[in-house]
Amino acid sequence: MTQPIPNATRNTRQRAEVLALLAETDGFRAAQDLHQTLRQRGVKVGLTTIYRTLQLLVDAGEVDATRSHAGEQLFRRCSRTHHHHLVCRHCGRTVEVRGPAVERWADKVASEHGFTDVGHTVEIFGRCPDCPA
Amino acid sequence: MTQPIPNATRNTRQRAEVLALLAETDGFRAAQDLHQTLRQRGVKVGLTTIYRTLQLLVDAGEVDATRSHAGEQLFRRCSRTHHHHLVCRHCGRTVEVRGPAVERWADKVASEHGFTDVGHTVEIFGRCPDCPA
DNA sequence: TTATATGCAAACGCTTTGCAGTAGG
DNA sequence: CCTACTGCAAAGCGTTTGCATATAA
Repeated sequence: MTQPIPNATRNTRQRAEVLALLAETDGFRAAQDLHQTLRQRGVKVGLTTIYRTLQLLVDAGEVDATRSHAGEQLFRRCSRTHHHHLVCRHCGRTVEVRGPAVERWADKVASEHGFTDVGHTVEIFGRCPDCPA
Repeated sequence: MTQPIPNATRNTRQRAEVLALLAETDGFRAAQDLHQTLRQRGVKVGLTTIYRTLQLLVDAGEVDATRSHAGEQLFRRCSRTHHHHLVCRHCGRTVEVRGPAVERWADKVASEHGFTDVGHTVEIFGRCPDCPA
């Protein structure tokens, strides 16, 4: 199974489900998305509980959170190999890109300022070749 | 004065005001923030109009948009020297950082994929020195 | 047993939309 | 004059909160 949530005083079925689902996934996922997936699998978990569990995980540093372009909050388990996105401003097309240089730069900048437990998000946007001006 | 909005068919007082305010500012600003500033200056512009004008500017490629950690949409005039943020996950403290290396990397990655009119956002997060685990 | 977790429903904050009135060209 | 723009009010959408109920320990 998965690890219990560090700060949790009780380990419930619902929390285990959320944690297990996050463990399956590499990238960022929206809370509502996680909820829907669990429902589809017949797992009964309230949306509220998912939000609360995710918040707990973020506070515990187990999960990183960002915002999607559309405004949803996105969550991902920490310490996964991750990628960034190159997004077309016009058609929304998305390309996954990797950048070891940025990862290193981010860690360096953060530690220069005394920050620890460092994560980062990068998004590059522009006009893709299929969307002429 | 400022340039008219490229796609606009009419140039109104309200649009000029929004554009002028954006021109004054270097960083990202929330729509509501722009609205409040204009109201404080005695300029009468509806919040709706601000949102619609900003959307127009984004479509025209005059303005870049991101999301704040809190979920607000943030806007900034393009082609400004800009910085990125190093944010403490716990207390919210923010440090402005600059990274020529990232700027170059982003442009390179984008052009390798045929993207033009490239912009990017970067956010580094972690635990700041004043927030011990 | 009892404090914590759950889940519904209602509240919230930001953003978008419908529509009648206003004004640029 | 005519169509685009404005702005209010209301709807939309993701997220959070209040509160009664269920449950882990």
